[in-house]
Amino acid sequence: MPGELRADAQRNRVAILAAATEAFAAHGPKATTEQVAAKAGVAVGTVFRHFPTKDDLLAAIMKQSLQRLVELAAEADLFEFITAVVDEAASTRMVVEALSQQGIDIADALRGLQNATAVLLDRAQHNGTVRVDVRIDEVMALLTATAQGAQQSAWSPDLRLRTLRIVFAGLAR
Amino acid sequence: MPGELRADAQRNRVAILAAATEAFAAHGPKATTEQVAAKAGVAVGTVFRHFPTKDDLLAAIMKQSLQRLVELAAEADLFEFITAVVDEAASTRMVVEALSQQGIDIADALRGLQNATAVLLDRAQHNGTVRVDVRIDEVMALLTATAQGAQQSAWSPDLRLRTLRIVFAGLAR
DNA sequence: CGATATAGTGAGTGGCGACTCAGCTTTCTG
DNA sequence: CAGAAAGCTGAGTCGCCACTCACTATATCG
Repeated sequence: MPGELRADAQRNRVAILAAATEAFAAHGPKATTEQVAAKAGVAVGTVFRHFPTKDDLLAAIMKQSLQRLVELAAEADLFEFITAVVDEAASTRMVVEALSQQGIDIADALRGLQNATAVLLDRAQHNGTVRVDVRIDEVMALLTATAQGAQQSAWSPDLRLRTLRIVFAGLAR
Repeated sequence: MPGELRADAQRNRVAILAAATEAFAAHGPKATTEQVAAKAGVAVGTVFRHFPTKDDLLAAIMKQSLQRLVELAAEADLFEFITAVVDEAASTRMVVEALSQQGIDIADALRGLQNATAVLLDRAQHNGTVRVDVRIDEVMALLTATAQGAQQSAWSPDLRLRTLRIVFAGLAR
């Protein structure tokens, strides 16, 4: 049966993903494979057996990151969601990395996030909390931009909040 | 006189700065020193004579980039200025790099830009085109965020415009 | 239990890019 | 113009990091 993994291989794969999540969250994509392997309690070769390329590993972590955002979307309105994403981006470097990717294939996961966001936008427009002429690509753009700003320029939580308030005022009427 | 440069050294310095501006604008900070030297028609050693460290060269280019933005501020209102900065960021990678720097010392130039922007904000608030409770750090945050978004996520000119329109709506009332 | 496939190990390889420096060239000065 | 000072050159060094592979270890299955 070609799809089955040996028990130890399964354990290691989980450990590697956990280690990579942690390492990349802290140091971004320039965390080394060596660091990931060490954190996972595994040799480098094992990391490369599971993810033949560092980019493969990065892609896996980014997808995981975006998946988490989709889950956040399930239990929030549009404004709460954007706030949550920006908060997440402030503490986890791969969120921004995933939101603005061109080198690595992540398109599916990004589309999933956009769909989830589109639902929230639609709902908000029916509520009347967001202007009806706002389009989904504008919302995604603002989401990405504020997440990038918060992360790369290290906004304080207070500044984050005040800045988002202005964006929200622009979306509302 | 210790401050005087020989004629050829002066020429080379100018050539290096021009080459670096072009190379970093296109490829960002990961353009190699070798590429800069080649574009300048000079050997690597010469680049390092003028800028002992790659970071020194990057700092010089960033300062130059920010200086250019300050000049833009002189002949525009706040909204025109933000639009111009975002346009510039879309075509010149070092703008964003300069706006969100932590590793390299650029603080003076950033302060200069913030001061220039503060003048525009003040003017806009007296006009009544921007709400009076908006603060300068929020404007800088939005400026940086939209510039980053436009550059790193490669927004189309159209999307750029529509997104900024929402931000401007948030700043106005 | 073997037997066999599957997985793990980690020293080693290759490539890249910042930075150096001994020897050479150009400018400057009197 | 000669001598000295300043500057230029580019092959070479060094450290880093993704990735490999010959060998060893472990799981699985009859």
